[in-house]
Amino acid sequence: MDSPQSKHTAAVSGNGDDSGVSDSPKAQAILDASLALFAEKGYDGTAVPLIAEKAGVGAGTIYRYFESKEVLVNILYRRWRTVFRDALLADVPADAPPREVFTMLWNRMADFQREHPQAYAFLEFYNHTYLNEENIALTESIVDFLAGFLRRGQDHGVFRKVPPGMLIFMVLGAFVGLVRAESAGRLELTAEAIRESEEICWRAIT
Amino acid sequence: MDSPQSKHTAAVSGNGDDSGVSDSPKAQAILDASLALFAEKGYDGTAVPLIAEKAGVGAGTIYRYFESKEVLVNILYRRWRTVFRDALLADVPADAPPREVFTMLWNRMADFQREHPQAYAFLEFYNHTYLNEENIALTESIVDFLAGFLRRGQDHGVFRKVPPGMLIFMVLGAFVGLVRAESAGRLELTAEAIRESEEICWRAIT
Amino acid sequence: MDSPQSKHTAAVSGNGDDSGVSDSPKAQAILDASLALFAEKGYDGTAVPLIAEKAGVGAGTIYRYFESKEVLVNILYRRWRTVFRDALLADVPADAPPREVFTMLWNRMADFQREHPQAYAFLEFYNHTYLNEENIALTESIVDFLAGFLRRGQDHGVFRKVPPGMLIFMVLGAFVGLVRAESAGRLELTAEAIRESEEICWRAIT
Amino acid sequence: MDSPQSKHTAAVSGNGDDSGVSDSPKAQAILDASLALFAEKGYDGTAVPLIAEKAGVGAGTIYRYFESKEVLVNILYRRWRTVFRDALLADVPADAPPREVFTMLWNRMADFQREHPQAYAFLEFYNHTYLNEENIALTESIVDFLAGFLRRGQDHGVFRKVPPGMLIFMVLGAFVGLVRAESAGRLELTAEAIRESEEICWRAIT
DNA sequence: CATGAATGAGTTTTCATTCAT
DNA sequence: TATGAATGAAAACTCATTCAT
Repeated sequence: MDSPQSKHTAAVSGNGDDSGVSDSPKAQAILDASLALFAEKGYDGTAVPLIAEKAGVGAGTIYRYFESKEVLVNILYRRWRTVFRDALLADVPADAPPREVFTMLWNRMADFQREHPQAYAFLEFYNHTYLNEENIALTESIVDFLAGFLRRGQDHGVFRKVPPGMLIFMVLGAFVGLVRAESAGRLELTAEAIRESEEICWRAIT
Repeated sequence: MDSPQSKHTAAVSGNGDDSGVSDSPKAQAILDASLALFAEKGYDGTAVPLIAEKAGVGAGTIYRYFESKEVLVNILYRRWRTVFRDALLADVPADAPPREVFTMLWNRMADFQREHPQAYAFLEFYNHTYLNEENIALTESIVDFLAGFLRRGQDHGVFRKVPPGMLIFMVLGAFVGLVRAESAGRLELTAEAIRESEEICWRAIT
Repeated sequence: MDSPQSKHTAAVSGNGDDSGVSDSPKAQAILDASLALFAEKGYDGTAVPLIAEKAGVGAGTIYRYFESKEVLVNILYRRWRTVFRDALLADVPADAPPREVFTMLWNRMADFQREHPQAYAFLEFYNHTYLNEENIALTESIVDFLAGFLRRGQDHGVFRKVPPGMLIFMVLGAFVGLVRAESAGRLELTAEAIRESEEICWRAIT
Repeated sequence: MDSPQSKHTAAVSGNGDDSGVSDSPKAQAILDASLALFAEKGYDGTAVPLIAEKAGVGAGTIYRYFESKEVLVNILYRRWRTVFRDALLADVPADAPPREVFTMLWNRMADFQREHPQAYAFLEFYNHTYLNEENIALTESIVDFLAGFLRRGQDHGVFRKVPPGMLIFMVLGAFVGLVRAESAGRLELTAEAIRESEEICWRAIT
């Protein structure tokens, strides 16, 4: 229901394969169950047998596919962060007007959240204290890409002359806020809401 | 060092007492240790004996002051959410210009985060799956207050005509983003950065 | 490389067949892998899937040839204890001078250890808590044979008049000690060392 | 029943204390239970909850005193190897006649085995694959001491001119054999048997 | 009051054995 | 016949909670 389809495109440096993770249906069921539970209860709040039960496999089976719970969560994170990165950054037109690019990025983020709400919650609602270096680098690479976009826009006088990280994290944070608002029942993330919030953020950073 | 001093003010409906939690130095040490550990490792990632050690008390002592770990974290949450609420909302002048009020709110939020970074991280970096009804209501009351402020501003044509929850959660989320940006080493939250980000958010919501 | 060739000789009561154990190459590979692993890590320290991997067969295959791990180790023990017995006792000349017989036994033991170091380690370095009655009897039969030899020598005034078991176990134990000394790097078991140690033991028991 | 009394004497370099192992009755009960079970079933054949049950403590209690099963077995080994070393080597008269010294050593070894049969079985009946460097060094230090004794005797023409390690390991191995003979019901280790076997070994090495 | 040693239920992980292919 | 993926029972280990002191 909520598994990455790996529509790899080359916008950002990518590791072409999925580095040793079996794509068997069991492995996939385990990853799916983990995603749902980690999104809901967090990593430390989720017991491995619970994952097994939800995945419909024996507890031991998880360890046939993943060395440990920590390796599992890192693979899950890498998969989804990669999907997120690709969904967000693939084929961003280098020479399009900043306004168009921004709209594209915002809509893609919203699409990702709508299509993969558990993945979005898993990625954004928690402090990932267990991330390995690869995943830290992967996450930073996304910010780096966005920082490049912003810096070029700043050079053209489009974006405010503040540290790009400020704008990036504020915008990403604002979107997390939107999703939380919906969770809190304060908002429905309709197409209209996405459009309005996009305009709000554009106003913010220009 | 980082404990709420309960400078109660009447801006928001408050429960006058602290609901049965002793204010003994031991209880305080336990709450302080919990805050530091929950902020760093999360609720499920923190063992009670570790709290005891950091608090300099016996493990059993924790259970003299708090029925259970879950009760403890709810009390901790309530205390800090209350401090946050009071720090943010106390004596907000009802008739001041929206721009001034917004600046005040932004600066108060920044002050709170600077003075109590652990409390801020505890409150905002995690999904609080264990919150009791009281704490849920307390959290919502803050949003309700802000929603009133926004709605009045909207009525005067100052703020965008979108669901107030959208603006509130986006602004709060943007500030969380700023703090994360600092954690990620992408930003220093200087006075200038606070001023700039405030302006950005003001532009966003108007 | 290290598998018993079943050169059955009739020195000691032998069960003529190999009691239901197939002699297929797979069964042999499993026995060889088991021997290497049990010698190195002990019975309880060796996982069945590891045996399978080392044998180059599937884990399930082991159970086609052996009912259980315990049955496997008993078969392995029987095979090697039998080889040991045959290598030690086959065609011992009944009427040769005790000194010659002793030298022959000592050299045969050394030959066995040199040719099958893993088998020797498996047989002698561990407490075999899992042995079935057949294997216990098999092991005792070797001691019984040696006891007969010693008793005859005692009757001729060649060996010390002490319980034969004392001499047998001391000599066998001394040889185990020699092998351990080599493992510990305190000794090289050269032909000369074998000769010297033989003389030492001969002196001991006469 | 079978716990080291630490009658420290200074014959061999010793670490004066017991390096961080609590001497509480619980820790002692755990060590005693471990000794009995490891002696009977080996390290890998003994489950921690079984140790707990035999010790009359909860399973978790073991981990209050010992970091892990491996640390536990190393501490147990160190304790008993130290007791063995002290029992064997304390105050060995440097200038006594070799024969007297040998008798003393032999009797001390027999005394240790008689007084602490489980400890002797634990120390000598198994391959200790888990030993840390400290314990390896400790074990070697005993052999080194004995090697010095033998080398001096060889210089005086008392002992055979073979590598001292050969004599040491043969004698120690012979004694292990005696104990196994008794286990096998082939022998009773009476005072007379000890005396006779001592003479046998003396004959062997001279 | 305060403790911290003790615990057993629960955690992560392993492994002998099975069974669908 | 051979497999190796799958498993659940049991292993090692952790931790929220209790209770004797």
